[in-house]
Amino acid sequence: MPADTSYLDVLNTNQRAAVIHGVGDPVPKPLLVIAGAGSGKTNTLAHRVAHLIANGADARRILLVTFSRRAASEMARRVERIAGKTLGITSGAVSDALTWSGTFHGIGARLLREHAHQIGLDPAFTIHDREDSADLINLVRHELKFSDAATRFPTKGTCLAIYSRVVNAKADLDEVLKAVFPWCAMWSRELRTLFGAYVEAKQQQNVLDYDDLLLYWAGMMAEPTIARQVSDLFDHILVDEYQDTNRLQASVLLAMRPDGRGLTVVGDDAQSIYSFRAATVRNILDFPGAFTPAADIVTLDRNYRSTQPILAAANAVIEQASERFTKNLWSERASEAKPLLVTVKDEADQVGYVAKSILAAREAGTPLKQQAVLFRTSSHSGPLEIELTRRNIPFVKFGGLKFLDAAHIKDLLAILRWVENPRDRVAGFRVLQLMPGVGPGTAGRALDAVGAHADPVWAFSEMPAPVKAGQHWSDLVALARRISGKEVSWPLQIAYVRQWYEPLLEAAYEDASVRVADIAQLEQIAAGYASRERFLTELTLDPPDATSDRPGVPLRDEDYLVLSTIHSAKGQEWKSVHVLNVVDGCIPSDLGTGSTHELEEERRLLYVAMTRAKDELHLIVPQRFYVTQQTRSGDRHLYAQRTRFIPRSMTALFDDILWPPVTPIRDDIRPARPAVVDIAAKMRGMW
DNA sequence: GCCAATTAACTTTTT
DNA sequence: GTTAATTGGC
Repeated sequence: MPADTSYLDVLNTNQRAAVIHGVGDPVPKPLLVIAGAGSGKTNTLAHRVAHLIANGADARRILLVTFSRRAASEMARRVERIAGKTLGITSGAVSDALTWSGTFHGIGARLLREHAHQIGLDPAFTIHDREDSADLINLVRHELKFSDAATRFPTKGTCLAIYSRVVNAKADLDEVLKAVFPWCAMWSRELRTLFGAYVEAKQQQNVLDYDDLLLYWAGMMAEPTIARQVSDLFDHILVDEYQDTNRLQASVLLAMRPDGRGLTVVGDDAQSIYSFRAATVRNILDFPGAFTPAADIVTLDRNYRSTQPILAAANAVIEQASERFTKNLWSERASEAKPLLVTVKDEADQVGYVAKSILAAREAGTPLKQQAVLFRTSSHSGPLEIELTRRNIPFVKFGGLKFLDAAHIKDLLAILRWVENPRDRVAGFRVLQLMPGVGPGTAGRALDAVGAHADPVWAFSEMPAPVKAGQHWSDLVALARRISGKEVSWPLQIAYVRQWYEPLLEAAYEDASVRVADIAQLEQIAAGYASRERFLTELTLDPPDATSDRPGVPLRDEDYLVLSTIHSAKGQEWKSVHVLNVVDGCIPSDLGTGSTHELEEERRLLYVAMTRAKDELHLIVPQRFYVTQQTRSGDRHLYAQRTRFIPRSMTALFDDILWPPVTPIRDDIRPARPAVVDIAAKMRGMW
């Protein structure tokens, strides 16, 4: 024990127990920390890491698995601060040494890259994001002739979802089909064939998809000699957000530490919101018993974040859950103010209320950065974004559409990826077809030629260029030759790519100038990475999540409002939180009411949203909202009801208000006047 | 074989 | 409002 452990004084009894558990023991027992929302989880975990280091652990031999890179860097920052206080280490030293921190996928990618030769993998593999994977499955699907019109075979996205589910849940295809995709059950045989061909295609092209990063890692751990090498890299393994891991991830983790030595996992089953990604709370429940002797359990149930009334309301929501394992949270933060249940007429009023309320809070001294607007579905923030722009209120949006999803950005990345890995067919297919006169046929033949030769660029240069592609084709050959070698240094390579791509971009899009600006921005981002490989890998695994192609993006140090999907709000907190569309059909989403299982997850989603608030919570209930769905009558308004998760019996926990305060809703309630004449019927009668 | 235009169908949440 | 499949013209 170091002489000065005063940094532990800021912790409560349970937090301290979690921090010091097993530290200094020759064989530290596994530990499960059940950490409720706002219970100081990150802080506790950071203290544990710092405490380990203070007691002689080597930071380079600590594996820290977090949910996102943002969580990882936040952790590193705090460890730095705490360790700095105790050990007097110069700034940056600890977090620089904490190199093994990141997501399961990120860690997997790194381990695979480093051990590629041992498992027969080419270390130059490229990683497909979901879209790329779907495109590849689509190619295979067509090759197998499953896409004939009459058959209505599942779309590429559905195929990939099924595949991914099977892999991540470690389940049998037929079970998954029956339980999750019953409408595809008739295609069981074809899907099995498709997935076999898909796996083969990936291997031929030297690409891995997200799931492969876990799957190959698991495969690596099944080989005793490599497994030992990999396990021996670490003395301590800490996993955050354990409730959102799936069976595949759990199996990897257990393979890393079969005896649980030096293993700590942290999670909260009430906040499990990723079962659509095959996450299962069973991982948490079964964790203690997976070891002999069983893991110790520490529970953090004191909430430091929210006021008592907010917590009471959130507790009431989660109490209705059909099964739960963690206790209710308690808080000493007294307050008179109950959370607000705000009924508004429609979406326009919802937007009006939010804008007004946010500005009022800012006037009262809460900066925009301390406020957030949360919603179930990314598109729900559309009208609000327009209004905020109109009123000049700066904001940043998390979740939903990514900067990288824009076609021109994907084009540019495809070029880089194809140069990195000429066997990557999805990338090559995309790049070739950018040129006029090159369609699927020509592109396919070119890729066959490139894939068959040891020197891909040479094979490419030997191809006869289609007449219409003209100069572009030979320029592309020259570009590939130039940047595939070492002579052009990394960020500069993008400039050459740009030179080739920009004329095509200007020909293809009306708004080319905006897109050119985006590419310049991508070039800026690229400068921050050491190499092309690092850039491509990290961008696929951890895409920048704020949409930044909007004019007037706030700078990092400016004040701005946060808009976020509830999923992306995980782990964060704000003084004031607004939740949009707290109505049936949004929360729960009407897509999520199929099974009780899905419904329970929607309930937890509302719980997560509510527990993000420290002082003020506004749940907005529009009585009418707009849905865009392809019905015969086209888009229409729906009359919505307050979410079923807040029944009448619970309203005492909220302040129920109407907005605008003058009640203009009478007109809406009164039935419409009967039509004087039904012209539509007359028109129909003509025929 | 390519491409433009028309039609039909789909639209959660994310590593 | 977007994208995937189809058709007809070159």
